[in-house]
Amino acid sequence: MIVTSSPRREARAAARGGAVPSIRDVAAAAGVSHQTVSRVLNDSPRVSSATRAAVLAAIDRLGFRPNRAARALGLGRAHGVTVVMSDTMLYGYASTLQGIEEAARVEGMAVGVRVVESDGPGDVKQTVDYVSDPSAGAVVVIAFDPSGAAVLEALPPHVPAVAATEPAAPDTGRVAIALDERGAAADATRHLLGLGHRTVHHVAIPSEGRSGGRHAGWHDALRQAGAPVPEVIDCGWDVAGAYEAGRRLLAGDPEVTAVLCGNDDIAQGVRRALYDAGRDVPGDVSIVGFDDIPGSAYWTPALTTVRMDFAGLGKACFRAAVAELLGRPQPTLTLTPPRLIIRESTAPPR
Amino acid sequence: MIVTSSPRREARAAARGGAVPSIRDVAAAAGVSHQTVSRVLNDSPRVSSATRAAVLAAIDRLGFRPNRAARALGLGRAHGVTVVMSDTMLYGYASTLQGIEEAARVEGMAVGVRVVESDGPGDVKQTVDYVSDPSAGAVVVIAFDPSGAAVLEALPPHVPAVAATEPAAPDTGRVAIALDERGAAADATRHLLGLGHRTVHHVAIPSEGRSGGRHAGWHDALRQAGAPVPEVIDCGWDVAGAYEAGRRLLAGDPEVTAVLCGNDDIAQGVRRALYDAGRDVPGDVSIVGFDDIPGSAYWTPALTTVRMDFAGLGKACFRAAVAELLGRPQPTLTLTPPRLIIRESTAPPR
DNA sequence: ACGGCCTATGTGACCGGTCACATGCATCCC
DNA sequence: GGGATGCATGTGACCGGTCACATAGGCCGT
Repeated sequence: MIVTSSPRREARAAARGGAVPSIRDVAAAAGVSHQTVSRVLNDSPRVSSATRAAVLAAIDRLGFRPNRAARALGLGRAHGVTVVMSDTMLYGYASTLQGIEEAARVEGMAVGVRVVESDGPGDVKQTVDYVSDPSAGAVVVIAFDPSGAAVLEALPPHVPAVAATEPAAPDTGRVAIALDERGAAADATRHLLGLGHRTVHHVAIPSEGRSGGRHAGWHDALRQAGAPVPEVIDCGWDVAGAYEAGRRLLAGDPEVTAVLCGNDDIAQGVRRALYDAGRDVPGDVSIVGFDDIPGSAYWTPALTTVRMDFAGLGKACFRAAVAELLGRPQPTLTLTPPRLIIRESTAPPR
Repeated sequence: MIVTSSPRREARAAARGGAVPSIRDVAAAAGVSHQTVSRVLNDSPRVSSATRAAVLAAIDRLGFRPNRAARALGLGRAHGVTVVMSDTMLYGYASTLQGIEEAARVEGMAVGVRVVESDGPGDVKQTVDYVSDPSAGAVVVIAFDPSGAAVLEALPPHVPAVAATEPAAPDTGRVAIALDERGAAADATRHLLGLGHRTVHHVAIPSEGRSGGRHAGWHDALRQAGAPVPEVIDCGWDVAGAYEAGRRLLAGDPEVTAVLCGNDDIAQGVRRALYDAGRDVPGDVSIVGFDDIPGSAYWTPALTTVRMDFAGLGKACFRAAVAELLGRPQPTLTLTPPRLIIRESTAPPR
């Protein structure tokens, strides 16, 4: 391991010594002014092709890379994106982040990450402060849950931001992009009803307001079919909580034959609770998950679930965020709609 | 003292939709110079407590937040961390990122993410360019795999960086932090041998060099016990590949009774392959995973696996990266060692 | 031929912090 | 008492980009 005595000094010295060339070094090498180099960097049309070629050659020769911090400072705001999310591990969040990162990387833009703890409201304020800094660039709030929504609401109007939300999220005056979870949940519920189940229970993830997304779609389908609407079982994000929820579900209604789970992790916990209670899936109880996490096709039984294009959502959010950042009109987006993937965990009731 | 503020700047600030105060505004409000404000911000001891209080009051009153881009520009390098990783979804990577982010957030530092595609070497160069920019701050390379290692090697010496690696990664002259995967794999293998299995097969993830980490520990334990060393089955990161690997495993040696899987996702695929071949787990075949991903305790059967403290690894990497960034001596770290969690997927052979 | 206009390019200020150095004043030691 | 020392603080340059505005030609119309 090597510990340098003063990297700060070195960075400066290196910059002065020419190891890290600046726009002015390039200008000198190309025999033009620094402003012309800046124009070339920004694809300004007001540069003759001969000059442009000379500048590009100098850039290449010196190995020049524009300094993002200086750019952000001069521009007033960074040309990048910061993602605000309450969790980096959950599939939906991680997957959306992946989509954003990939789209940003293609454009050569920086991506920052900021987690907002769902616990205290104090963290919401800190997060808002954090992304209010111009070097955060545009902000994408993954607002699948209350703390994300709180950040979105508390964000000063002058911060360019968009949200990946639930379909029924309250209007904050921001661009909000959502997958059709409601329709997908209705599809999944109809699939179960169509198999002959009298009704479908629902174990809900915390993200859901009572009126939005997965919960609403489930409710829609039951009402539309005239099926009884059982009480919703709430649980947290973790599988342990889902296991407990599964036990509560069985305790509350031993007659249960079909369950729509808020996501695949929930399905995993519920499935184990059913197993421990001696119920076969799908023989005794059918379960449907949500998200199609990797591996759900290899469970025993393989999980019937709803495939969600979170990566596509992330990509769309990135584009929208950049449009906000640059003050351009919002692009028209096409999202891959969620799709029910029928596998082994659903069957007609016994 | 008189502080003149340029009308243009005011216009800009107004256009931006809210007066964003700068260090000079704070200075004027507190009746001190901008440099004194800077000293307060950086906890310089050379400020009298009365002045400090006045400045802090002004900061609070104006709602001042230092501009990270300006700071990075003046300092020569950003006071933040960029994480380079080849995947954001895999548990080990995502978990390490989470640890880094949390530690950074506590310190109020920015976190950036950069994915390096494992496909082409072109992306390695682009990634190196990206993090060479001073505004990337310090770099943490999650080098669990070849492309991460390639980035680490290609990184110019003047970029402050540390690596989260495999234990046996080649020395790059950088600070490298690793969990004891080798010892843990040996423990897991011994657990299986101790149950009475004649030998243990291994389905390996791509990350592993033949001489490092999980593979090496498995090999150690087999040799030490004088057990035969079966051929390693290689597979990719995804569960589908693991399923295929499981089938190959069975085809190659129908007598298999114990399998150490490269990680829990692999275990999932292998378990399904065993299931489809009519083998009971753990009745016919015992399997051990690696990582203890959330939910593995709720599989059927619950998975015996090795719990890895990736979040702790991330935290340690963050601290080491900051030490590199500031030119401070490396802190001494204590990592939670991996631990074998025995659950239902392992049992004595029939 | 000359003013007007457009294009290509240059000049200097500016963004908001930090750095290096200067200054004012109190303390201290011989 | 005077110079050396130390502390609290101020001044101006600087980081590397961008912005606003100036300027030098070329082409045009009258």
